[in-house]
Amino acid sequence: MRCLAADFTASLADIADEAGIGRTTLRRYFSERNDLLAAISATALARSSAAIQRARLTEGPALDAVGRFCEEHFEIGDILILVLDQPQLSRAWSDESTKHALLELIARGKAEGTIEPEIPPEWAYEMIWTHLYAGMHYKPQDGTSRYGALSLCLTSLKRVLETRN
Amino acid sequence: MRCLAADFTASLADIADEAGIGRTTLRRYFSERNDLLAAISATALARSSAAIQRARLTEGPALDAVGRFCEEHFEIGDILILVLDQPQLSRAWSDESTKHALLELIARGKAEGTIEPEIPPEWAYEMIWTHLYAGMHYKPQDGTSRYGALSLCLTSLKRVLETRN
DNA sequence: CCAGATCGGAGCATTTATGTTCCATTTCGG
DNA sequence: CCGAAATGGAACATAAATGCTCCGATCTGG
Repeated sequence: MRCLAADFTASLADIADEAGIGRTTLRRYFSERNDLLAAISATALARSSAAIQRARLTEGPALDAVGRFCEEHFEIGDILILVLDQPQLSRAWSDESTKHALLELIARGKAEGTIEPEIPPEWAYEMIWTHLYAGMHYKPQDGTSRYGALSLCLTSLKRVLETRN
Repeated sequence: MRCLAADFTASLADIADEAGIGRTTLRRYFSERNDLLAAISATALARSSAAIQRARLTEGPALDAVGRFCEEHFEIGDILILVLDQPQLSRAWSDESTKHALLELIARGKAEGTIEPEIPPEWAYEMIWTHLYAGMHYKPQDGTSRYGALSLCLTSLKRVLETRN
């Protein structure tokens, strides 16, 4: 993941080196480059689906559910960043079910009155992923902990989504 | 740009086809792949610098200046998205002067009292780029105009940055 | 300690992108 | 309309990544 995230054109040899295994071993598990990429994509999707299950998006206040969505996805780590970065990988990720779950959540928040009614659902959806991505990507010089980044992410995201008072 | 944005591993032949020119002609202007990538990176950086000049970040209220920063960058278009997407391209873009200009702007906003004092400058910096990117990337099904995306981007960004009342 | 499984180095064939050259054709300015 | 410049198709050499096989070394569970 680290290697591909730094340079998606990295050769399989580079990837194997970075992983500390032999090119032969890498090939034993993924006979083609596409197999590796597909596996990455599939793994990321599976972990995201699991994260969404754990987040129980239909329960409790909508903004809290959005928070759980981010928290759970934060745990997934590097692989998620890689997939979100590469159109090639996230294209296969046209899992509309994820999108629908979030759009429903947004609609619920509006009904509750906790999410700004003016914000277009599609844009709110983008904002959730965008903030999640920014938070996961955030690595400032001084030692801000992973939790610190999550906290910043959630604070900003809530500002974007919440109803104006 | 379009071709590379869709698949950064696209071959020079693919790129030439997409551009409607011959591979020979492409090569005439960029003798190596790296020349092409470097040119893209340099062009994007130059346009960004020009955009920052036009935005006159040191003038007027800080949040307005942030707005101008986004507006001007919006005009740059696809090439900016491509560069922001590819670590390989934005790595050369370690133009710290841009970052400093924005960090100063953020500090000014805090001094003015228009930007939330609690927000870490580094995070505010990330939020600006993040929202800009999200806005430029935003292409929902229904015909939201380019201006609509910019407007959404600015609204959300201001919510993130502005002082809590 | 042994047998089976896993690992990974080395070498090789194939494919593919790339870099390069040449030349016929088209475009464009004067 | 002519000459210079630009274009792009074709062909080819080279380099590099990939796909593949073999075999000795290493690890692991019983």
